[in-house]
Amino acid sequence: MATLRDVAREAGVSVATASRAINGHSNVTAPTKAAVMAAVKKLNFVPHSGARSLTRRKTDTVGVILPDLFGEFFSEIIRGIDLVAHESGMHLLLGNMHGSTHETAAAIAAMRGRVDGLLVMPPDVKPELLSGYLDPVLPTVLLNYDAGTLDLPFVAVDNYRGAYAMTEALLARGARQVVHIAGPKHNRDARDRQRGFVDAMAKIAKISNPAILPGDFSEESGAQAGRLLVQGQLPVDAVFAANDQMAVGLIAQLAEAGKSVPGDVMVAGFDDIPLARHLNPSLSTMQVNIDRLGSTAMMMLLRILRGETLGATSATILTPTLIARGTTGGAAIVEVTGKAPVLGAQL
Amino acid sequence: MATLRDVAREAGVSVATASRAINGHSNVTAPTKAAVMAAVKKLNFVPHSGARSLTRRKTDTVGVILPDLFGEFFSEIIRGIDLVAHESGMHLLLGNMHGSTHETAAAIAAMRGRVDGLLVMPPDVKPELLSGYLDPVLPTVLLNYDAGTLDLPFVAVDNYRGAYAMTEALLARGARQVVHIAGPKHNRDARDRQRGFVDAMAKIAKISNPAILPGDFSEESGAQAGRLLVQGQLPVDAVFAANDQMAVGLIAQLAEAGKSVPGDVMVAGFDDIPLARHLNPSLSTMQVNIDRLGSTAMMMLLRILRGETLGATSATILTPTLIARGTTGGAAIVEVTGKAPVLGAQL
DNA sequence: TTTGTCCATGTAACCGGTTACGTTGTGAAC
DNA sequence: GTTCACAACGTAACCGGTTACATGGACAAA
Repeated sequence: MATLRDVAREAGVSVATASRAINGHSNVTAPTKAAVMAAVKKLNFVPHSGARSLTRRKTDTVGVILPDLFGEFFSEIIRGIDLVAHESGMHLLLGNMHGSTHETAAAIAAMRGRVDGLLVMPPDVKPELLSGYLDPVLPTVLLNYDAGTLDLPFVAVDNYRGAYAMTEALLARGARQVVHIAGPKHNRDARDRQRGFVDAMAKIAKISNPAILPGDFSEESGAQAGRLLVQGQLPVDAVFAANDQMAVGLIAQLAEAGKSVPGDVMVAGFDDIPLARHLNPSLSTMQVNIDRLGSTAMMMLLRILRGETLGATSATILTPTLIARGTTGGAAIVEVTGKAPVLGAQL
Repeated sequence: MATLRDVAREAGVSVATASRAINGHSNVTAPTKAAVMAAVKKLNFVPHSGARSLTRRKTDTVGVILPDLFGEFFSEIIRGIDLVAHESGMHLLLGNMHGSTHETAAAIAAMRGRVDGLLVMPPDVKPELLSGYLDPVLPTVLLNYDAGTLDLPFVAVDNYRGAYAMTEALLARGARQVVHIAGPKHNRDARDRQRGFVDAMAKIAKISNPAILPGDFSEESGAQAGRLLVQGQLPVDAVFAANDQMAVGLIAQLAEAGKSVPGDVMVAGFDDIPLARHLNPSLSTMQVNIDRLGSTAMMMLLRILRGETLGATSATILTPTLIARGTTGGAAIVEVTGKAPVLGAQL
């Protein structure tokens, strides 16, 4: 591995001049700079990032800590982040907290000293704990997490309003016995969605104790709710699942029991996973622009790293869009327009 | 930020002793070690990774360079890699070559000096070019890329054999006029799958010039092929699409034209994307364990980094599994068993 | 007591960049 | 011709760890 001294010797200059030439400082004559660059090319020199980060006191790297995400979410968030990071010459160091709170602390600790800033998405971690894990000196932006009392910048999806809107839409279509399939108990998204549902039911339909079935975001938990519903104990004319996965499991069970969707019961989900528009009937849902979640957060982090103050934008909230499809009677046929972007080559 | 000298001062020892204590060297007495550790905790000390990598000449980081992948593939590969990397205390630095060959070179160059090894998946890059980009000193394992003449270790999916097997299955079910929808021209996976199809048609059905329609792995290109086929110019009783996405687009077009699947025409795909089993009828396809692709490659890289020689395992080939479903008459109804693992919390 | 061994610990020289500061040389101003 | 300003470049001191080598003390063997 060639070092800067090698380059300097090759070009017949001092290390200082070589360094200045390489970093594009102004006080280097054109011929000297050319000589240095030639040496760089000849020796195939690449500056040692560790040595650089020692003196510059920055690493040009941001840490990204995500939980175990379902396929689409993971790749879309990364894509959004990478898009912005790439433009600014930043690198992405990946960390995964595999669900557990303990792992989160470990992942964050492992990043220290390796990154200039952090993007963290801690869906299941309590705010009090989180602030203990985070390094106050390290600029951090939270993904999909309303910091609340912590005054950390974040970008989040308005789950509450999304759920409220979806419930409102179901009621507008004539549903009265709307059942909600909830997500994991300690998941913030799930809780916010449930709150939105409950509030909408109370305010719009004046129903104060709507039926809520337990779930965990998995397809199977949706199917379980479905099996329970087809027994007919619980009056129901619409189901709002806290995410699309559960809606999928639910619909399959309803179909098996001979229930018609949306005829007997309307169904709605949340997230707009790719599968949603391919179901038959297609699934009504709330669409979230996941990549924007990532890119927005990354842009915020970059601004912090540049020393800017975020002000009001330090809390950015993305509003999901209602997509009315077949399962709420919106459209009878599977969409095939290929509206979802095709993301290039695959395996 | 506390440095090692701060820790040493706090603990009343020299930097050398502090360093040894922290790194668990044997020649440090228990009380001294305890004192150092106390200081570490008190000052909240984290070793500067850059400084460390300078002397140790390693970064404990591996670079992962992937193309723009479709959601599932991306996250599953990363998951597989991360699983193994995490166990060995390795970090993952992400790089993306956004399709272009030029970006690939840039991504690889950007990694130099920051990583101990590289995992690269270059589906569209020619071998000759690739070897020029790669640093011969930097241990590299290729993902899903048969290095061929280059003697680089790799782990790949046996696209050829997979396609052969699928074609064979279609023929076994009585198909004769099998049409292939190809993937992108310069994509190796696509080319191998096409070869497998052509060879199977020649050897088994003695058909030497089977019909091949162009495609680019996108749903829309599958739909286009579908529109062409329903015009009836081309005799067809089965279609083998080079990936599931195209099969999805195709099926939608066939359905719109009133063609019955598998009655009028059987359909098969490749990849087993999550959507495949949810279609109605469900899509027959070749299943690839994407996460194993990642974990296997990472394990190979770790072995190289440990100085082991790979020998015969330096070329690992994963064979895909045939999944017969509804579109080839295998099963009439959508599967709902939730066999696909649920990957934890989502947005 | 002396000598030698061994172990815990300290000193200082690295690793490979960056940059403050010093040196040199040129041209302009006097 | 002298002085000064300024630009180009070199020297060396950092950054924060690691580790070869040196030191010193304890203990055993002589």
